[in-house]
Amino acid sequence: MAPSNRRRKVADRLHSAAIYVLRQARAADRKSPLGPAQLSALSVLVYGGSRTPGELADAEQVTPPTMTRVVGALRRGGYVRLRSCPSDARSTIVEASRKGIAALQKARAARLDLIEELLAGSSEADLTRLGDAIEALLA
Amino acid sequence: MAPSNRRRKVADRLHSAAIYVLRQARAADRKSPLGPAQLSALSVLVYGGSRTPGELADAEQVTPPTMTRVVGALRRGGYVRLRSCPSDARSTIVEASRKGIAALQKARAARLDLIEELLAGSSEADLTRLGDAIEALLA
DNA sequence: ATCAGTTAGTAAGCCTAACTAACTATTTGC
DNA sequence: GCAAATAGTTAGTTAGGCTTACTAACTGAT
Repeated sequence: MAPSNRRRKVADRLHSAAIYVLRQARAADRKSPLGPAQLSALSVLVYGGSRTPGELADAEQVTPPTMTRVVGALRRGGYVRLRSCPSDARSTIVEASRKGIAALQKARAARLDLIEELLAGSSEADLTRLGDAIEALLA
Repeated sequence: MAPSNRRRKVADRLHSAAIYVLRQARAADRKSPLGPAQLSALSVLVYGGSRTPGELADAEQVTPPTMTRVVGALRRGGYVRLRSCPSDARSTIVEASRKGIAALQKARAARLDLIEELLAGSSEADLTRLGDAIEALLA
């Protein structure tokens, strides 16, 4: 097979697999009080550290007004706090609260539990190969 | 490493990779006149064949009212047709039109183009390993 | 020192897409 | 033949996207 055809075929499988995995994972989110946009933004804060709404909007590939609302909802729920930015009075720093960290870890664990179920039929060799292949992809 | 820990770790990577891949793919959807819910439902019809709104709702893991609206939007856009169901007058059969098939193929190609870009840095060996690993997962 | 232009964030308004509750039409089972 | 179950729709709410338009604050050039 020509290289370009092979890449196309792998892209296709990757697409299907990603849909399959995230569909399974999203089922877990329905039990969380946080919506998907809120969970995703909170995840950036918890695993990537505090940052401004604008940086969060960039990370989430949404527009600033959308992030304003997401952050507003997280703040009203007590999942994040806002601090004023020392270097630029226009900005604020958004940081996850204890409650936010706990909620995120719980939701994340529920997602991974469901994804693990997808791996139930995989052998040790399959797991190794899959793990290594993904590592190469994300590197 | 204990087997359960390894599975957890692979689940985690799979989760991250799926988010990464679909975020990239969704960027392509912004150029389509169809929204993501419409594209996804249309994809089921095109690749999986015609079916009732209820079956479509099951396939998409949404409630029947949601699918009613998605199908309504697709019908108004000319992407699907409705036929009466011969065996049950309560039901209708939703089928993709030529226009729907063409729109879906175009959107899908745009997605795969973007995913292929993620594979640009992968060697032939990486591609083979990734393709095989995903095949094993989806099997 | 001021004033023009840029940047960060928010507000308002609109759209899609998800939900639940309640309704209609049809089928099925006793 | 009628009660119960089923398929789908309608109505209303909520979350989360967008664009447009605005204020506040910063930057840089007179």
